[in-house]
Amino acid sequence: MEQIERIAQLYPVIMRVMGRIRSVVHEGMDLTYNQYKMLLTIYDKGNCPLNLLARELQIAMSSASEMVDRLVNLGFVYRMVDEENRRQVVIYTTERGEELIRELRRGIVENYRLLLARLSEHDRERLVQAFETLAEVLGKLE
Amino acid sequence: MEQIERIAQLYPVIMRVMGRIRSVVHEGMDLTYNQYKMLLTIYDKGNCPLNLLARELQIAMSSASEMVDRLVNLGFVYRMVDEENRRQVVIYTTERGEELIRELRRGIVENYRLLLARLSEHDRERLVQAFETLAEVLGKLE
DNA sequence: TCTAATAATTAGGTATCCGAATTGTTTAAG
DNA sequence: CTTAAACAATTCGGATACCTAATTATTAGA
Repeated sequence: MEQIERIAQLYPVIMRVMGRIRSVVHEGMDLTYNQYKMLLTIYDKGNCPLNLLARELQIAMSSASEMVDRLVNLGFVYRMVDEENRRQVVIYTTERGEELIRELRRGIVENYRLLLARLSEHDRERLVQAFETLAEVLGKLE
Repeated sequence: MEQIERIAQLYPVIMRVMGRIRSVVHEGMDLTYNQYKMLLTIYDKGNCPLNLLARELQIAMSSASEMVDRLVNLGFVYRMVDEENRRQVVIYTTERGEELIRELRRGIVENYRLLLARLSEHDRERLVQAFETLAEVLGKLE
């Protein structure tokens, strides 16, 4: 089988299992995976105008704005007009949002632990290696 | 960094790039990625009742039924009541659906080729290896 | 100064997803 | 042999997520 065809063939297989992992690991969370990613991005940036947030998450600014609405309604982030450039709106995590991040992080790592306990130590090590390689190689495509 | 934490950390990184790949590779297609996956599953099974389809795609039967509606409207699949068990509805690809699959497959492989041309041969080989490992190891979790 | 560009939001639309309720069909218990 | 339970699919109501185009507000530059 040719290299490229093999990759085209394996892509959906991997996406399937990755999706499965997501649903197991994030199960019972108060946020969807996308909301979690957004909250985390806002937290990590510390000072995140909406346009940067949208670029970071690779979605249209209108989508980002909608998602921020939901996070605001949930009480995990708030908007502030940037006084340096009043066109910009900067998003910040609230105290509750940061608490949630800490809590979810613990839960997620714990769920990974439980899930991956079903693999041998050898397989877990291969998994980490494969993840590292993917992140490195695919990162070059960005 | 501990193994599990490393995996938890790399997961979103990989999902991000995998999502990027999807949007590049499937760009300009007449079907969404999910519709493509569904069409392919129906084709591969050959004889696919709705409940099997839903299980295969890991979605609720009501979601699968809706998606089938759209594919029916697009003219790529059709429903038939199973005469052996009239509760079941079996989904089949139409001739047009099968033509589309062939066409999209060619386009997708071609897009992968263009995309991955930006990597060195060595990196492409590492990518295939990492994909193979992931598919194998994560497959054990299903 | 006033037009361009920029940033965000709103409006309108689609796809995807779910659980619960409903409809039709089959199976199994009495 | 009838009827209740189980099963398969669909419909319904509701939510998230996503887009493009249009709109509003602000700022920068000719």
